[in-house]
Amino acid sequence: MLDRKFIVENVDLVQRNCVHRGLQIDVAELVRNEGLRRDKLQEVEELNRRANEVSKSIGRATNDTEREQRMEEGRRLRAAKDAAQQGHDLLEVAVLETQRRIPNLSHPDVPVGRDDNANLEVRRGQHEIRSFEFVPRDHLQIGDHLDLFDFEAASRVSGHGFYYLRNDAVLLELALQRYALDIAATAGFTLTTTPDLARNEILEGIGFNPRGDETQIYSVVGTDLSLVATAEITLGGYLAGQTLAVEQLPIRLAGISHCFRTEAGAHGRETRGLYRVHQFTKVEMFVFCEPEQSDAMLEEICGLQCQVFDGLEIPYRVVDTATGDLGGPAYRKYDLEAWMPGRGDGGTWGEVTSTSNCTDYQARRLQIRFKKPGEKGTQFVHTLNGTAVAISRAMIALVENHQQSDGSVLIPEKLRPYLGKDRIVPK
RNA sequence: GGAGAGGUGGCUGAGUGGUCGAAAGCGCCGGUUUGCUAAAUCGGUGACCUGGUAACGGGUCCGCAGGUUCGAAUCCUGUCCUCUCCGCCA
Repeated sequence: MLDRKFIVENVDLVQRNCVHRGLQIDVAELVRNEGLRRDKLQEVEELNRRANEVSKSIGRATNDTEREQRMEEGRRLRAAKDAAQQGHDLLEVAVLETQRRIPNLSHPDVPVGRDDNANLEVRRGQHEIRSFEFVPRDHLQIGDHLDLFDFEAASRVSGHGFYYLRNDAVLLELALQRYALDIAATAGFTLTTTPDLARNEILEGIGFNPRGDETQIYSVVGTDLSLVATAEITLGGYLAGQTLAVEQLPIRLAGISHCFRTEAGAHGRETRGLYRVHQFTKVEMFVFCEPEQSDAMLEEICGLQCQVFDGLEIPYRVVDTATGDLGGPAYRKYDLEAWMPGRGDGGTWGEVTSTSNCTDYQARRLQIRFKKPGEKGTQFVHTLNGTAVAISRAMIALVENHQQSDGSVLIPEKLRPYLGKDRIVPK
């Protein structure tokens, strides 16, 4: 959520940003309503002040007649206040509804464009796209050969979009987690596991909408809990409502969670295999920092993501996400797209990680502030999130890039200590 | 799941209808004093919103949301959370 005062003072800027993001929002209307709301608030506060005055005088009243008169006066003022308050609240609801829909500002360097076609490639990983001396298989064929996945059983048990991992895929999942955790820990991240369910208010604070037809979120009936779509939710929520001392910042958290996504409306496109599934495991990085630190922090997180995939010897490119493809809370977002030789027609890039600087957009809703000694008041922290490793997609990239002509998968050196073997072969 | 207790400022903790945004202590900031460490002493010290160039005002906040009342930290209802005991359980 953007600061309301900021919106009022920067109508054109905010309106232009909405347009760049492909959103139809009437910022001017919000500003008009906010003006009316403020006037109304003044009225409410003035009535309140007078009513408080009267109430206090009742305690000091010397006789019954005077007391009765004052009480009547008090009743009248409170009624007037309630009426004004009601008017105010209607305006508040209207303003807030629009305010919530306004996306974060965009970093000046973010490419302007309607969708991911406008994304800008900013760099490549250390490893070149491999040319195969045979026709590379996709991860499903590799999985068949090596007995790594079972989608059929999963569809009987849970339906489309689920999977069983089997044999070395199980060990690979754990190895990838451990590998990514070590990189995060070395970079100063505190390791956590997080709940896989969270309160809806936390989801909303992070910028997810648990309700509605297009929701990506599974909710638990009869509770106000939802299954998390990412540990970003639980890591960001970790400090909800807290006021931190500036010396505590930056706070770096890395968390393992399962991620649950309904993928509503995503059927029919790129849904084969592990690429788009309803559940996967992810190691996520999250940072709370001072505003001046967040630009550099985004680069730091992106650097770690590169380290993860360079270490896995997987070719990738980094793209600076265009305005129309940015999520609401993000001010700037880098995606790592790994080369997936078995995907599409002869291989394509597929998104494997994402990192966003959300500036104070999430912190404002989650009420996460910090205080500087000697300074009056508080400021909102900046929050950033980034994938360390999303297991299912990393696994696709790994087996497809490292497949051998004999059908085995060669494990990159850095991952071997974690997996305990250097090659996956048929049983 | 059953029974009980409780949620107050950075912390501990008092406050059961009016002058309470809230005692006291700790912590923190500043002054004084004793040549240092430290102690004593005095003063200051919450957040959010809002009016005002400012000085300085106003409003809200005692887990959260409602209700009663002229007036609620205090009474009522709901809800969330914490603790204790019992039961069940990986």
